[in-house]
Amino acid sequence: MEPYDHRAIEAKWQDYWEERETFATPTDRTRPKYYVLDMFPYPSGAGLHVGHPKGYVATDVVARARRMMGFNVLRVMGWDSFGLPAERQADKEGAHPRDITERNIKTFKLQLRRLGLSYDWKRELATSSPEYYKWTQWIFLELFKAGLAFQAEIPVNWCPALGTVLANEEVKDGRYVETGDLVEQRRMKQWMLKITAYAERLVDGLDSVDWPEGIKEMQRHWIGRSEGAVVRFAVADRADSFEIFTTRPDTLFGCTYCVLAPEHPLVGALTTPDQAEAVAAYRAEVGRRSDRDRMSQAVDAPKTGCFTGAYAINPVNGQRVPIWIADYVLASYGSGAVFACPAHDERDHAFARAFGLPIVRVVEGGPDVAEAAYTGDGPHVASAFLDGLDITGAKRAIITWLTDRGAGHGTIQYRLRDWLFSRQRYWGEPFPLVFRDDGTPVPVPVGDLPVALPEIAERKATEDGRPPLARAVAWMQATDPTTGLPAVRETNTMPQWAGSCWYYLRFISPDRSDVPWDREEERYWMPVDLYVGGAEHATLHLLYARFWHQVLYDLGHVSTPEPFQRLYNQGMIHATSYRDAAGRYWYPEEVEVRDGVTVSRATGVEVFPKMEKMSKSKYNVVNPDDMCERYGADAMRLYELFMGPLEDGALWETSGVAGTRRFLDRLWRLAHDEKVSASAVASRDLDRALHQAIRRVTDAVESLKFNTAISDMMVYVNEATKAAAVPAAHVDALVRIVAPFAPHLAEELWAASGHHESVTYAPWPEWDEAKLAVDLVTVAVQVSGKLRGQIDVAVDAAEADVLAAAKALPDVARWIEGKQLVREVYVPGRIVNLVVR
RNA sequence: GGGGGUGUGGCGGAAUCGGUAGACGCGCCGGACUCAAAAUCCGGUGGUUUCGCGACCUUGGGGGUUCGAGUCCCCCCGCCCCUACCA
Repeated sequence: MEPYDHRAIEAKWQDYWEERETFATPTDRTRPKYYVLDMFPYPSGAGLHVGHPKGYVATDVVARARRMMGFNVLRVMGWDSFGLPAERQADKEGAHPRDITERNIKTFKLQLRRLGLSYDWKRELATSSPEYYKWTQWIFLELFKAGLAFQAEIPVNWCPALGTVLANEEVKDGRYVETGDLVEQRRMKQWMLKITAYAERLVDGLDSVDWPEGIKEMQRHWIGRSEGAVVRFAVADRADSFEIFTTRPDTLFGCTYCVLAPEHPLVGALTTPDQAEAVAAYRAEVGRRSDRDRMSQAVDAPKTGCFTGAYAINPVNGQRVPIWIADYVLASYGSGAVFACPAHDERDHAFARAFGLPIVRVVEGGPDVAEAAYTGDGPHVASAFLDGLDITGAKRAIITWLTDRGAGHGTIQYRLRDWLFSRQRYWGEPFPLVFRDDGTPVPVPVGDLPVALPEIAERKATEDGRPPLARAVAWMQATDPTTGLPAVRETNTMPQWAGSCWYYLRFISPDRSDVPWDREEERYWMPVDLYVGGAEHATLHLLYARFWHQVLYDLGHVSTPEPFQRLYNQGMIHATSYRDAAGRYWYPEEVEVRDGVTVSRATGVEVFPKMEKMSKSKYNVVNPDDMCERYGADAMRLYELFMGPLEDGALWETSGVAGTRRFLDRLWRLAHDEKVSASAVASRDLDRALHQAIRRVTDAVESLKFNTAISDMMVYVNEATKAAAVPAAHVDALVRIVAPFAPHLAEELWAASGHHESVTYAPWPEWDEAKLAVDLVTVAVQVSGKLRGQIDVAVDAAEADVLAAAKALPDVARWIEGKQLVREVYVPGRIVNLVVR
């Protein structure tokens, strides 16, 4: 018998698949389809570590098994290749981001190829290619024409040192997280997408998809639908008024003051002269803190604020209440103003306590409202016509009252904000728009797309702070397609989220240059049946993509209301990192354990092991290429899924790969053993082990519980190894269920047993329910709930016989002797419990 | 503060309906092979106690329901992820 040489076998079959185009997407449309999709990666310079392929391996098993089950499978991979890191790397190396991106893609692709993933590489796409972003621009124009893209002057995070705008998540404590450069708020004209118009639909659509409840909940919270009322308060002694939003209009009679956001447009006008100085000082202080910093403060942070000197008239009772400004009221939510009812709102309560404002109870219940806000239900008091009603009744009554008098109305408010869609960077999609002299944006005709990214010498913002594309002076000069007059191009680019919003559609017909996707093919393949990726995309990518999809659906471009029918999040892989007291990280091979203490091998200084996310900077990454080299891609694939449930995080242990490798070695030996023959007859136990494994693996294709399915295959191989004879048909079925997990080895064994076609399209084995059945079962015998023995009985044995046999066991008789039997329980095939007193 | 998740041997994890807790793998221990080691193969492996048969304990902690609880109910504790004054 030849030894199992994983290097030769894996290289051989990877070449075979590539030459024969084994994984080309089938073209006949008579069979059922299965579209299984990985969240495509950003091709970073660091390459893959073993954490990345966990999801890819899982989807590969599903894809390969589904092919064998007779499905047409769409299994594809691409690159989310626009984005800032490539741009920064390019500046560092004096190269072009395109070249950096191409280089990184090449590395990623080689690493993925070594894992034997069954992608149809002819459908590969990259969001940064003009053939692709032509259609990203086209979708933007569809949004623009539908009135869902608009421009607004809004504050952005401007980093003067880098000459660029930064995303919110890149700024912390007023500094750029990577370099520590100061970031300031600057107002700039930005493109926005009206995602808020789809807020309701985005919430409702969640009910129709098969996603983890946690992710749905995160999206619901992000969208933040809340029902309430808008109420107009007049400013006393002035012609002005302002609107407030509240979810508790029933507590309006408990209003003792109002609060405007410091940025509220009315603040300047209504502040009285004697308060002007204090208000200006407070607003300046708040302005120094970014919105994000304000938000990141804990709820229990001390409340700050300032009285404006002005008063508002409470429309329900005509009372004059002071108007304050405070940063606990956010300008960007609702109308940027609230009425305060400190008796029944915790935030208002804290504020009232801090500034000595009155607290008036209007709902009965709870302890003294001078001590704490009461937010529970109860009969209303001191509320005129609301007295005696509960919250629901009072809300209904007050909204009717307000509506009748034109003082307010019921409404629904969303936390979701419109999507800031422009970036002042180079490496992104240019906007397909030109501006007339008067600033009117005009779409570039579809026939002229794509608007290609121009070449510029320096990819920095201009001296006067315009985006890098403003340096492409000639490129900027365009003509207005409607009038023929000169016009200038938009110099912002789209955010990285744009390309990933629709890539799953482009995979359907990536080669078509006349349409973004073929309509008939789209109807066949959509929706994505299984979408696997990290939970970190719960709110941004997955919400943006759903929004675009719903717009495309409304415009009649796609056939399904939701893009991703089933979503699954794979857990993150962690590894042990070692850090000394000074905070320096050490490589695992630099440390050792001496007398129970982990120390640096070289210096003897103590280091502290910790389980952390795999990261280059933490010196704890494990490279998949090393695993493929030492143990083989098949062993590595198995280990990735055997570690534990797919959705859980897990600690990487390279010794575990050695374990799955030993399993493959045993399988290899078994398949080559001469005890395997066409005439061999399997024992019932061996038969059952095989059919159990078939069943579990088949179920796992749906449930994604691969860890237990792999364990059942191990059980079979262990038993078959011990068996005297093994039928060839067993090995034949075994190889087929192993094939999705360890495809290279399976191909080799499949060929060795006389098959001339790839195992890829071999029929999936079926389990036989009869073979799973047992005729003799072991029944546990308990006395008063304690295990005292066990008996083997026929599955269909009569209860009386089983109980008699149980009582006859010496170890059981011992415990019931001299006692009174008060109850006898027999659960067929499982347990006997003899209760004594 | 809010939302979601989770807690089982030395470690990763099994346990379909409330029915023998610890499958499978890692690690460890013993044996075979070897001049020796590595690799490989075979066997053992929750804890305490016992020469042994066995007994007792054991699913984060405490209560409860039940003939029977890792699983159901109540209270408490720990850890992880997300979120952050959204009126």
